[in-house]
Amino acid sequence: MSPARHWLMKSEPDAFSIDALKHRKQEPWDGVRNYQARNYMREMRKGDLVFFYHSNCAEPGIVGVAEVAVEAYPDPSQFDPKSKYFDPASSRDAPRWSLVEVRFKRKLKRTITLEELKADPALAEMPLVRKGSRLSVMPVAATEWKHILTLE
DNA sequence: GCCAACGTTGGC
DNA sequence: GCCAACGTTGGC
Repeated sequence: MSPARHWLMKSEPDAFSIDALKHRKQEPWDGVRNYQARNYMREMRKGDLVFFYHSNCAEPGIVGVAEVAVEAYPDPSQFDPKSKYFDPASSRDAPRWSLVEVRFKRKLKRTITLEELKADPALAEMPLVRKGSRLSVMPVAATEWKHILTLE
């Protein structure tokens, strides 16, 4: 069994915010349609910790902590013609897209902003802060995880 | 709202 | 297999 890993997942607060996760407690992370992000989700193990990141909003940054509650399984929305995430190229025999379910842990005391994360030399290797990176699910090194929490 | 950067698609 | 066109992401 591999050791627990840490992750970061982006969400647009207008679509699904940390408060929405707090309210719903646990949620299937559907709609990921990028292979690299999907592959990372497939590596996630129950109990792994996740930074919840707000993207495409006034103050982008890390806003909370969640944990992996259910490991990867096929994302049902890919089979639903009425869903905006419908993928006609996917089939139930060979599902293309996966999701994990995440459970709310806590909100951070404050938003750790993208601006701060970018300015921090200890975090320069994170895909998050690299120019042009649009990856919405990424691993976070244990040292980065700890360092980010000291910023709270 | 703009637009740079990126990933995917499809013609050839 | 190349690459132009297109759609999307996400900071600003």
